[in-house]
Amino acid sequence: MSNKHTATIRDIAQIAGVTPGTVSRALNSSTLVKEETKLRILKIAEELDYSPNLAARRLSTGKTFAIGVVVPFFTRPSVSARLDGVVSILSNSQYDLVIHDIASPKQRSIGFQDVLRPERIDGALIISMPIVHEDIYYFNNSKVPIVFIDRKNPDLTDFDSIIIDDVLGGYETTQYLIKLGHRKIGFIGDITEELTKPETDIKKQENPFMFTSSRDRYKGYKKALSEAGIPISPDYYGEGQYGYREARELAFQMLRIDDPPTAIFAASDIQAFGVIRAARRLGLSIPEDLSVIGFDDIQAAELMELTTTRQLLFESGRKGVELLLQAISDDHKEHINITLPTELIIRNTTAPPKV
Amino acid sequence: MSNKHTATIRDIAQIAGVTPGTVSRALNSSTLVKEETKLRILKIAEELDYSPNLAARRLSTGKTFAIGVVVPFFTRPSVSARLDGVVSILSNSQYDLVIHDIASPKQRSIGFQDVLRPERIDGALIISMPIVHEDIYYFNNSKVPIVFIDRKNPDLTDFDSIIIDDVLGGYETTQYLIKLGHRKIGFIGDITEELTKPETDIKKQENPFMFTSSRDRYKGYKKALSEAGIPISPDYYGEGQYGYREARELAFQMLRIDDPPTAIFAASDIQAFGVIRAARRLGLSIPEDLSVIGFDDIQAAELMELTTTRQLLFESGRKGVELLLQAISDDHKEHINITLPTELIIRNTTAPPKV
DNA sequence: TGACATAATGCAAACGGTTGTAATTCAACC
DNA sequence: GGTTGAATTACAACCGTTTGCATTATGTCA
Repeated sequence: MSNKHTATIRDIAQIAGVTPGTVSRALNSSTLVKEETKLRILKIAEELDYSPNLAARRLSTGKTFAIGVVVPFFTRPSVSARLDGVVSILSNSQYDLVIHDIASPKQRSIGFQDVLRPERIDGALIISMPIVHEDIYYFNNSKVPIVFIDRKNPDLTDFDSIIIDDVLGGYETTQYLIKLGHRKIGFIGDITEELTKPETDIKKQENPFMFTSSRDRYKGYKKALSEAGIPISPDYYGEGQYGYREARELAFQMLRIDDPPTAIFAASDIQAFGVIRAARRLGLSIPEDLSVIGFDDIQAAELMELTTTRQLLFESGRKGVELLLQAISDDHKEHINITLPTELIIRNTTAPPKV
Repeated sequence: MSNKHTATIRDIAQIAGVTPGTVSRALNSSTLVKEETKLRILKIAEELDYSPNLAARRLSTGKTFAIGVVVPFFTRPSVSARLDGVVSILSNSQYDLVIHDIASPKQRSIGFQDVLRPERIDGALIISMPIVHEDIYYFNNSKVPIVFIDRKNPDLTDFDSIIIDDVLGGYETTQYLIKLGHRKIGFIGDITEELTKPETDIKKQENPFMFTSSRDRYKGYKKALSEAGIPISPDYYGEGQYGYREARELAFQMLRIDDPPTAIFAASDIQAFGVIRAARRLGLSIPEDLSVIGFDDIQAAELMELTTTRQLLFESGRKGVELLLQAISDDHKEHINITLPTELIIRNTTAPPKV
């Protein structure tokens, strides 16, 4: 039923009575080949169930027809929603999507320099990755175009990127709670990740902060409070590792102080879920006793009926990869930074405070 | 700072004063090269920041060093949890992971024959894909090894696969509800997907059912009820498209009949969330008025405190890719079907029925 | 010390495409 | 009918590795 080896361009050439070069041109719909022979070749290719050997084409053209996507844990719903947008575009293109999950610090150190190579990919999409100073060296020296989605470092404006205005988002989210009548508003966010890399201690000094979205959202929070004349209390601030459980414990503590907040703004939906859990454990009902608001609007937010500030996750992936494909074809052009809008989605975890 | 082109094996050879062949052997830690020269070559390679050109290596060896993963919507939490397991293994190997999202029927028709090619991948992992009869033709003719994770079709025992015993899972899940004292137990599951492919109507006749996990879990449900002497009522059965909203509507209807169930077994966690939502909307409190139990134990299940039957999603990905790597190296061997265990996880959405 | 086994390296073909350039065909025109 | 230029096609090098085989260097033993 099947031949020993898959058909090559030479097999087709022999049958068609032409040379491999002509077959190649015919297959790539070059105008340099007569319509008649092109059809003949195409027909033979079809019959032979021919499909071009990617490795050979890659070697020959110097293009890889692959784009690399670097993500941290892609089980995070926000990350996988972004990936979904990337896939939606890429599955209709000739590009392969190769995934690199750089989660552990060990992978990370060899990660970027290993991935950003023209022998491997034509372009890279870096999604929601915390970036340390020494990474930037590799980015600057990258031979392939890079697009950042949810860029975590303000120093990287030299690259294309898709971001949101986290400060504004945090500001508007907090404003909504204030408008509801809350004045005791807690904030629970995630800490700057400390990647332990002893050999770069010095470099780290230059860039001591790895800016996270959480931090920016907190800035917006403070701005909103200030404008409303509400003092900012350290008692109403909780910071820990990213995650459901961590946020739960932080909220648990915050809700047990003497004068607990009547509303909590969590830096992400996942963390908001932790807050909800803690509140329930303390017998508080939501939203009557405590308003909770998140950020992202991941799928589960709808399930939990969580009020949250939506960001266009899917869209960010779509736009990001479009930018990248463009950067791959155009040689030189200006770098583009697209800021996607956010939107408040009101569900059932927020209400005016009890009087 | 950087050379015009990335260093090749020839550059190294020239500097080291040897031939490319020797460099190749040195780099691949062949024993055929003297320790001394090997070290010298390695050092030069390091200095030149050499990294092998994958395309060339692929063309030369005939191996692609890539494995293809075919998934439907990978935003589904259960799918992405499985993928996570795959990645955990692959990121420590020399294999690239290329993702193919075959969701729409259009992509599907060209999908498998396009993907399962030795020029593209060394092996394929097919995860949670509904399979129609005509797909099987491509699987049987595949030149690359295939491993199914969460295989959806009983005809595919000729391939390696990682599955769970859905009948048993459904059985035990239902048994738990019975043990709690429930006798009015509803089931909400998802329907056999109808892939509209007019040209294959005839073939479809031969295999009219596309078996889904949901169906098997329902079998287990029926078995448990029968053994307990509980009659099976069509009023307590709901079937619709997979999804949160669909399940919510089904549950909404089921809970409004004259003698509604006191417990509902949903075929997946996502669907269980829909049931919970419907119950809340009807003013029923959980678990007092209604017990709800799911299946899968996705991350959100913990957040929702959902009682559910856990399957080892991450593990399925891990084991699946291990099987595949093995199949790629061993030429011939028996096909392996691994059945992973399930486990009841009791949280807060189940309780004895009110008396 | 010469013969011989063995270790180390060189040589060159192959993998399957692409593409610049040369060669051929063909039609049109004078 | 020969000339010319455009349209086709052939030719051959090249992309960067790997690998079987030939060759040379090294060491062993009688």
